[in-house]
Amino acid sequence: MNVEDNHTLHVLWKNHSILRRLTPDEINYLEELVEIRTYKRNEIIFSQGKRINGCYIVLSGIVKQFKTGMESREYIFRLAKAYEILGFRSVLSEEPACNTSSVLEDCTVCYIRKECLYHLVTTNGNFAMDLLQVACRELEESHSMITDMAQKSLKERLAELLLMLRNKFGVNEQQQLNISLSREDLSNMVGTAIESVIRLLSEFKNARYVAVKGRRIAILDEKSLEKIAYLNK
Amino acid sequence: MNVEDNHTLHVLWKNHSILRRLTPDEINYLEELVEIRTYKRNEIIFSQGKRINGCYIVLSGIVKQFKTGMESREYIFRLAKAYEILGFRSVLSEEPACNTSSVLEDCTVCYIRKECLYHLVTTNGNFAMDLLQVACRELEESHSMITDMAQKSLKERLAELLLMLRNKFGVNEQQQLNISLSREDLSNMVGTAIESVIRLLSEFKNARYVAVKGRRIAILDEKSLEKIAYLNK
DNA sequence: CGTTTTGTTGAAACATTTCAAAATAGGTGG
DNA sequence: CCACCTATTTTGAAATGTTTCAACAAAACG
Repeated sequence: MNVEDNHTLHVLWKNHSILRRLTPDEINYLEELVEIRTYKRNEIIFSQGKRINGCYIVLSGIVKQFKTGMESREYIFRLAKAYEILGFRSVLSEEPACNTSSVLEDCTVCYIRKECLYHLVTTNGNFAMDLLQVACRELEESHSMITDMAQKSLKERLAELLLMLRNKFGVNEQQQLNISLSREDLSNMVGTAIESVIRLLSEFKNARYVAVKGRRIAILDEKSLEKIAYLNK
Repeated sequence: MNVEDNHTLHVLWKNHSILRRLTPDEINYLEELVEIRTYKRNEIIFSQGKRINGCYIVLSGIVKQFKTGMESREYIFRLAKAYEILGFRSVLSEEPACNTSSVLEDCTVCYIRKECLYHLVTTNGNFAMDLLQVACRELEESHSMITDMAQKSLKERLAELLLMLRNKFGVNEQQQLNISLSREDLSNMVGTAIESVIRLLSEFKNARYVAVKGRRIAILDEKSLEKIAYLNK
């Protein structure tokens, strides 16, 4: 996973990215046209409402994608890490970006121009199928999220979020999540007020489900969190 | 829009369905393999958790798609009417259906087998692109719905729902919505308790934004509903 | 070091849910 | 067509979960 690699595309190609089923010829074709870009924490990759002319595959770092809703509150619906693709939706639908993508941890991305994406989708059925599957999986996740939002309490959603973070980003030797989020980001992921997240986190802390040291959160009792997140009431 | 038409596929082909960019040859190919099915109110087309071997294009009637969440409460995320496609997601991802589709108003559908869908996606780039766009649009809608759910009050969401129903299904001469939903269905669309929907509906009624006669709801004051749904607080 | 941002706590206000009870509507079979 | 039974809708009152506001503490930043 050496990002400095001169043949970045081949790294993507071999790994679990959307490019994995391209032909060698197509990889060579892309190689010419692709751009590698780097972004620092808090930089914005693209903004809600603005047109974008290409999509991005994350090579390293973490990107947060959010929609700005009422009273300019954010709702974060996704954290993207290496090998995940961003922005293809707005590119394909030819509509302005429907969300903002900003950098949570310094990152490198591979920028693929609109024309390339179009060309690949329309000429390589396998690629089209893979992209469709990505879209379908995201759609399924999204529907689960709405259902959760509609039916679960804040406590259940927060427990679920912590488990998701553990699952996606892993933990270090001290069981601390390998991702650092502000209380505000956490609240914008479960759709609540900052204060509510704080109160619930300290409730979990008192119950010894988690340990909290600033932004480092350790998952101590996964089983109990699962019981809260999935069993219910 | 004569559904009894012997050449149903040609109807779909000419209308705004996903089939509109197929070639004449492909339509002929499909013609052989497609099945027309009819369902009565409350019948289930496919169920969450069960495998499905094909997708469906609605020809007439209304289908509701919902996920069954905790304590077997439904969350209805979509009402599908003529020319809309159902179930392609689970077919393409080869996973069990992640939602249940049941019939709200007697309907006719065109059933397309898995193999056909695959064949079309992988051989016709335009079709793949159109399907991708459908998926992307649904994904975008879904993200907007979560954001609403996370950030809007029940009152705002109910106002928004009423406007959506008006927009999608239209109204008759008396401004009554051309769709009839139980209070329970309404509550399962905005993610709340039945009683809450009832109370808010009668609040809207007292404010003369709507008129309610059983399941027939008339939209009287669209502007005010819009103000509630979109402006806020 | 002071200034700004982020995190924490308490108390009151508010929106929504829950439970219970009653009213109404919708079938079904006699 | 009525009477009955069931499902749906409505209402009230109490309980709950969550938000809001305000004040303060702690951490991060330049």
